[in-house]
Amino acid sequence: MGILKFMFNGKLEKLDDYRWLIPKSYMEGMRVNGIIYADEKLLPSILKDNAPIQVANSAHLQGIVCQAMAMPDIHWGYGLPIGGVVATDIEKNGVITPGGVGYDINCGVRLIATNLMYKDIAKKIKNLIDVLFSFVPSGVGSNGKIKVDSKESARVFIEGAKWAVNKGYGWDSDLIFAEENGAMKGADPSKVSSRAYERGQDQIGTLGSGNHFLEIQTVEEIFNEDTARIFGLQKDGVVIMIHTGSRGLGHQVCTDYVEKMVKIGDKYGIKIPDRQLVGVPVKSQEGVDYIGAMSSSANYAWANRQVITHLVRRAFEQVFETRAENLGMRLIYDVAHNIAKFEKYNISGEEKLLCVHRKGATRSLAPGHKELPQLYQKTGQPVIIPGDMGRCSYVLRGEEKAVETFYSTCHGAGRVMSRNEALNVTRGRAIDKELAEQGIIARCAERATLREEAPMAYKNVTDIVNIVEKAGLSSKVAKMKPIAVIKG
DNA sequence: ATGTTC
Repeated sequence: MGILKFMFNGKLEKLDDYRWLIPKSYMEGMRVNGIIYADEKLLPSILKDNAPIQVANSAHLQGIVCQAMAMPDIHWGYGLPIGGVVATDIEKNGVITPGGVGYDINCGVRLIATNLMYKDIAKKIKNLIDVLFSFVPSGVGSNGKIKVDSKESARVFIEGAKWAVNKGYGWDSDLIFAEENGAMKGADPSKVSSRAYERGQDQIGTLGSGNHFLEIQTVEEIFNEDTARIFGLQKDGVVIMIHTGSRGLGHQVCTDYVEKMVKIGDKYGIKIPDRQLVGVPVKSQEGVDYIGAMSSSANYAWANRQVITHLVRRAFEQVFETRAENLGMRLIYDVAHNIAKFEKYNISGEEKLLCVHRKGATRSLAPGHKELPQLYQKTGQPVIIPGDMGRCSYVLRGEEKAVETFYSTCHGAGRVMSRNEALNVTRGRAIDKELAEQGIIARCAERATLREEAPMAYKNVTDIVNIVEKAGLSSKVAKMKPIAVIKG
């Protein structure tokens, strides 16, 4: 067993080629071990920042079961690192922590199929991306055409994607192919502050900024023919990927509840090594309130991605002069990668209801799981992994071994540079021109965003998915390359 | 991520 020394004054013990242990003994108060999924090649970039300490910190959470985990795309985040997975036992006063969900509640990704091949869109791609850019508002503070008053907002919070479909923004079948069918239980609109309501009232159907994007991609490589066929993916086929979340609403909800939880101090006698990991028992009044507001935000995010799906279909209809149905624009799947959910697991022979926090981590259900739609029973869950805008993205499928991570896997490439660092090293560069030289058309609301999101600011997503595949959490189905990108 | 320092 090899032992490596690293910056944060700890030890990572090699469990196997893809699992690295932070032993409980590392820090006083850790209730369980920490495990980071990585390989030798990736470790230096992971150890470059303090994210491993955040894994150790999260192992202190009251009620935590099994181990605190981080996926290979781990990097420094608020409280829990991006890439973190922690589950608490709600019957053991287990906590829920807003820092374990993140500010962009239900940030997530959806993938839309088409029956188009690259050759069908090659000549129309500029027009297509311009129409998409005009249809889907993007950028910080961007507003959409849909306005919802507080009564209508409450419906969005409860019904999620179904609200959008009922309004005409989508197909009934879209709801089959979204995690939670696009609306989780437990939303309580009365727990959302008026300021959060206000911020959400005109942002449905907007992309936002930062790493959020809309891409037209082509399937470059198929790794699993049978599964790809069932998912609706074929070589050189065109797909559309949408990456966004709950916008200003979720951000406000996180802000509100972190503040509330800090304010109540040690009412529940909870000890944590980092204030950013502030949390309350799931069953406490404050916990129930946060869950009501978080679920409302999650459902808003599903409505948001659903409305954007509608706008994408309208854009394709305009450019191809036929109905989206004729273009085969069905939803392949929609995943959340910033969320806390209640799921049952067998823990040492006992069935327990756990609060599973996935922050920069994606659910990865194995074949046969009852939560999966009929179409994906034999394949396992489509796991959509966005990469950076210059390289590629992946579709994986869930595998049974992922039960050890509460059916979780990675969520993307993971940053290797902070936003500021990326801005500094790309000063004076025209990222859109660089992308154009590689055959990728980029449109953005704010040019600086392209530099913050430059491919070099990210790890190579291929390295990340190879690790989760070799660790057995999920396996590769298809690799897509971007041909046109919209950024905020 | 974010009406990017209420």
